[in-house]
Amino acid sequence: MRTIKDYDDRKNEIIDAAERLFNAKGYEKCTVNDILNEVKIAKGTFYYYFKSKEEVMDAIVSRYTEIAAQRAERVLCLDTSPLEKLMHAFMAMQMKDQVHDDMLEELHKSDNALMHQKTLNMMVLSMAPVLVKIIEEGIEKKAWSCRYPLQYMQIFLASSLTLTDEGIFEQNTDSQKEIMAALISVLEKMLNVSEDTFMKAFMQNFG
Amino acid sequence: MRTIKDYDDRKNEIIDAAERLFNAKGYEKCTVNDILNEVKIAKGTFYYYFKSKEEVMDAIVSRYTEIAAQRAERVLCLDTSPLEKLMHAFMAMQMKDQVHDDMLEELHKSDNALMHQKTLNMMVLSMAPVLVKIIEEGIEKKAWSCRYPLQYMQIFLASSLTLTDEGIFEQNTDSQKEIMAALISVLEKMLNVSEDTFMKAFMQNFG
DNA sequence: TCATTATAGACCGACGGTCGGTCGAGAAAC
DNA sequence: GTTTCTCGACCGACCGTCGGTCTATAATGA
Repeated sequence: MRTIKDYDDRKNEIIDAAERLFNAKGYEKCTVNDILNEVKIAKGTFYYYFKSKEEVMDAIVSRYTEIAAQRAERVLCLDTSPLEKLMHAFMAMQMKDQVHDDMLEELHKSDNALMHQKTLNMMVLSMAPVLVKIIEEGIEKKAWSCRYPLQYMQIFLASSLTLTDEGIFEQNTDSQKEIMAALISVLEKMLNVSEDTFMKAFMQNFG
Repeated sequence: MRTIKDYDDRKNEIIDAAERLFNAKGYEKCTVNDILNEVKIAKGTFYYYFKSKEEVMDAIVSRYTEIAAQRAERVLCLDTSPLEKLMHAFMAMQMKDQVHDDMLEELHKSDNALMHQKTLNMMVLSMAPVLVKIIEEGIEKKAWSCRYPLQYMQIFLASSLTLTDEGIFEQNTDSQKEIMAALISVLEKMLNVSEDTFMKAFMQNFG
């Protein structure tokens, strides 16, 4: 019955299970007991590691955004053009990891609002500074110019994370594409490069 | 003990009380019983009018965004320049009505996530089309031009509503101003008008 | 008088969180 | 080498709260 594990291992075990369950059933619908059953531990053990259910979510969100920021940070040392770095940095945060294993997902909209908000918040806070570094490098190299680097990146991140989140706006593929095109266009304007410069580069790499 | 009221009156009474309480204590922390005490009704009465606590929130959000959209719509018939209409339309949605009567407010961040998300969602859906009309009028009158009217407005709305919401990002007055300036600057770029055109108009009216 | 509508509040089950206590590995004492 | 002690990991019964249900009944009106 009783299995003793290393502190960090056990803690990660709980975080992993919670992440799986939150993604599968939604934060609100997932109970602490669900997590206990998954990890095979008792109530007390759970609350030995976390002081609340919300604290587990915070741990998940932190881990998620830290990984994204680290990946983006690594792009900085790459030996490529600022534009390519920018694109790679954006790719770094698009890790819709979790296997979409369940069809219930559609219904979660209001069961994950808090998680979405926290993720958005952390993502903007941790990614914006990294993006700003890339923007500034591009300015030095005369690739582009930019009046409000930090604020523009915050605006870009906030709007793209919000509008491309299926959990918030249900949109068909076409309107998703239109939003993407508009977002790229806004980025071009923010950096004062001529129209479609980024769009072309984007299509070559991924289109 | 038993007071009978008109159906709509009673329903609005509940919505009003809930709105006050949700703003004061936060949605999660506000219990149905709190609402009952405020309105002086019994559980059964509440559930006679609403099938869930969340449904009351939906009613609040709907009423809120409908009023905002109506106000904005009314701006359309005004006899002013497209730029002024645009500014008035933005003002129309900035109704931070509720008196900030409590100091607990600071803590609510995570107690209102769902409400914020729903409001953002409805706001974008209902305001964007109205703004697009103004944009198109401006295009006709050669005040500006615009490549993706609807998408740009969605981007603008999503980012401004997210970044200026104190509940999500705690920012001091200075960074709030910087964000505002950057948002206005983005709008200028979206509509291809020269730098600071809107900023100047904005400062004249409100600065 | 009878049906419909509105109100009431006791009650329920589920859930997040608490609390007192158990277990066992290893350090310390003898 | 054995006993004692400490301490961190773990357990699960229990509790209070909360959203939601159910049934009774008062008021209305046809």
